[in-house]
Amino acid sequence: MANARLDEGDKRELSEAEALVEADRPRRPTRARRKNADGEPADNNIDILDVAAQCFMEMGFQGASIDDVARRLGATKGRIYHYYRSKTDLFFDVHREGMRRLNEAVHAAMQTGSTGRETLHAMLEAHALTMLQNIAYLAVVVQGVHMHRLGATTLAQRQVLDEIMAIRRDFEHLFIDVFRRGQEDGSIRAENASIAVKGMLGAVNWTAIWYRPRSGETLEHKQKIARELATRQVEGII
Amino acid sequence: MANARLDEGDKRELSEAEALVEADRPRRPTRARRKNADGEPADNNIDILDVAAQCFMEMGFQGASIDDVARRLGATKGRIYHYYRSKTDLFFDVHREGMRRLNEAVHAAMQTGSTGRETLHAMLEAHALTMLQNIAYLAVVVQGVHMHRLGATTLAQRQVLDEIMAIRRDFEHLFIDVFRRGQEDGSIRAENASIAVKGMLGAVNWTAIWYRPRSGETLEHKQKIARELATRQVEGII
DNA sequence: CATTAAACATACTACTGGGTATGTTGCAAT
DNA sequence: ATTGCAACATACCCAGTAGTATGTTTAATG
Repeated sequence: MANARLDEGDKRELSEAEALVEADRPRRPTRARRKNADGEPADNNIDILDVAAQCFMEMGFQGASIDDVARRLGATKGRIYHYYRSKTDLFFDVHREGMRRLNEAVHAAMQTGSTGRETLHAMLEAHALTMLQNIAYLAVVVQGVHMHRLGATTLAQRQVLDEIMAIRRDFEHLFIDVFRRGQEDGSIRAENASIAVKGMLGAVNWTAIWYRPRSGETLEHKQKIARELATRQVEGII
Repeated sequence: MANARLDEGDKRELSEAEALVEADRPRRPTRARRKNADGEPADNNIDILDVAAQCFMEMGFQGASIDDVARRLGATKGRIYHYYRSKTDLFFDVHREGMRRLNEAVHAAMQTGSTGRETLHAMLEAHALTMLQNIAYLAVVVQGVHMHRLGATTLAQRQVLDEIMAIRRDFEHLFIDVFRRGQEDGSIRAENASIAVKGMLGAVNWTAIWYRPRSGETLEHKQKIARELATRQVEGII
């Protein structure tokens, strides 16, 4: 959860001493000060992340302004810039949190199943369900993927973007590896793991476009959609 | 190809006479004046559309500026605003052209195949190939779909957006109908046509995210990818 | 109780980008 | 040849926006 250093290499140079101070004083406090009577962590930042995810999903990175996010928080820019050095920083932190949840769910599913096909099925279903349960965060993740070729980013941000894309590649390789395992144990007959996986992930990721939770939607309903999507990708429509 | 009227209902009211004049004088001339020696139509607007599609694909609707598009054209804003009343107008015209090409290809594929499954397979493959061949236009189409909930549009634009979404819904129903036909003739066993189709279209549309043509890429290679994607969606990976 | 720093809010700056108002040029019909 | 209009280019306006500099309040700490 450490705040990644974006926008480094600015015009303003940091002396070595300043850099050390910067390193020792975390930009985001480890513990919240306010309203700790009930013992809850009261993590103030999750509010910002949630609202930011919502705004970025609805209006896109360029379309959503910092003021938009602040307004929805019932606050002003000051609050956001107290925790994040830039809009890009905020966006990527949402992205990172989304990828974290996704990785968590998929890794758990990787432990299940015996054949490669069964494991892959479980991973797809977990992926889909996580999408439906965290649609705002994952919509931002999808945007971030699309953002890859956004040449107009500053040099320092590009480093972070590459890190994100590396995580993304690793994630995709999780599926490809299990796919190959399925080819070897005979549970998967299809060839060309790369394209097959891209198609399957596309079918699941596409939920970021069309799915919006109905009010009062039950978990069972989401599970049903996730199961249906995963099953179709494995078994086809025959 | 007629330029849809966006931004109507402005503060400036049109008298009835003015409205008639507006209707008689096409905003985009039916024929180009310049360099017609060789008899070619020399449609100046296709240049603008092509470049705009490229810019919107790379930087997104909000990210790409009119000046960006103009710069790539080796021109200035003036040229673009001579043909399009607003940035939104330009975007939707790219979108419309993309959907037109897509519809054309899919409708042609609908005439082939005997069983519902075979027809659906052909439609998916045609869809995928069209994506790969017109990635810029279709990336804009994908963006447009995502744009649906972009609450911040003016009232008049919303009307056009609804028109676009209606076309989109019709397009999706093409696949759902053929899917149901396949269920009836026994060539398709899967249930829940709606979710199944959303998954299949997702797998194909996702190419807008990951696919970028390699230089010197052959048509055969694109066909191979399209065929692979379509086959996987029909037969699964078993 | 004084000090200190976190956690914001306020006010401001500089700049971008959509849109417009107004030229300028060249072809074409009269 | 003159007029008229399409097809642009130039120059400008202004609203919005990322980012900053500077207050102000509150809570923990010595």
